[in-house]
Amino acid sequence: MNENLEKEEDRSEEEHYLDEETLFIVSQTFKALSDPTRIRILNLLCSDEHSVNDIAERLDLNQSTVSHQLRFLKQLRLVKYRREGTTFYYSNDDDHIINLLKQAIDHASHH
Amino acid sequence: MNENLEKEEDRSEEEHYLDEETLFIVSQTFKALSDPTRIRILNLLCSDEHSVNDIAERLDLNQSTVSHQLRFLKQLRLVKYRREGTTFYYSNDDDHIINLLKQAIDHASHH
DNA sequence: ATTATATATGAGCATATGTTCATATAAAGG
DNA sequence: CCTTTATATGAACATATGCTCATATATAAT
Repeated sequence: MNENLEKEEDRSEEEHYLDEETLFIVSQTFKALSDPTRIRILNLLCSDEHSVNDIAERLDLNQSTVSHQLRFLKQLRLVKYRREGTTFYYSNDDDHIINLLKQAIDHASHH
Repeated sequence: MNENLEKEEDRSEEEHYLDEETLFIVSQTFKALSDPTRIRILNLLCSDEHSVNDIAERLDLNQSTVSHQLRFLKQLRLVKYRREGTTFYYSNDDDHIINLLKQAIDHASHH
């Protein structure tokens, strides 16, 4: 039996082995939720869709900052947008992850 | 009516206003869950308590790296430890947050 | 006391992250 | 066309993050 095989076995014996891809997705997802600006944006989008400028004004953020963060969230499919002329209305696109955020907010606000 | 009061009102009219402290706790919590090394440690601790060296060996990490990350997790009360001589047995200490992690892993592994 | 074992800690370093500034793109109105 | 409005993008910068190395601490064993 060669060493690589042994290593494979060792890893599969870990109680709940996490493969690299799952690990990457999980870490990326939580990374998205780990920044105050992104949390505020996602929280705002819980109520309704909002345009980029509207988000920027309501949260007192730079238009550029909002746009950059929305691109980040879009790439992870946490938000989507609908276009109307030159205006882009963004909204949440992953109920499951938004639910995680709501749970954490609930948990945190009770302390 | 002065401007500060108006601003206060504006903020409270946001559908679900997040106060600074809640925002900070939520972001810190998700930051803890956003690093692959910490995810692997917490995942390992789901099954049982483990010593620092045991964690390091099982996950193929530096003892120093594990110790640093455990301190980080400890400070957020996500893990606790039990001492036996020179050995420290670490285990998870926040079921709710561990539950969030499990949900995310479940969500991620289905894709 | 000396040595071995287990863990913690701090400095240093490379990389990642988030914001801002300036500018680009693109649709709409005149 | 030219201008206005809304958004996107890239470079630059400051700060945060995570790892490693060396070393400190603390208990146990001989």
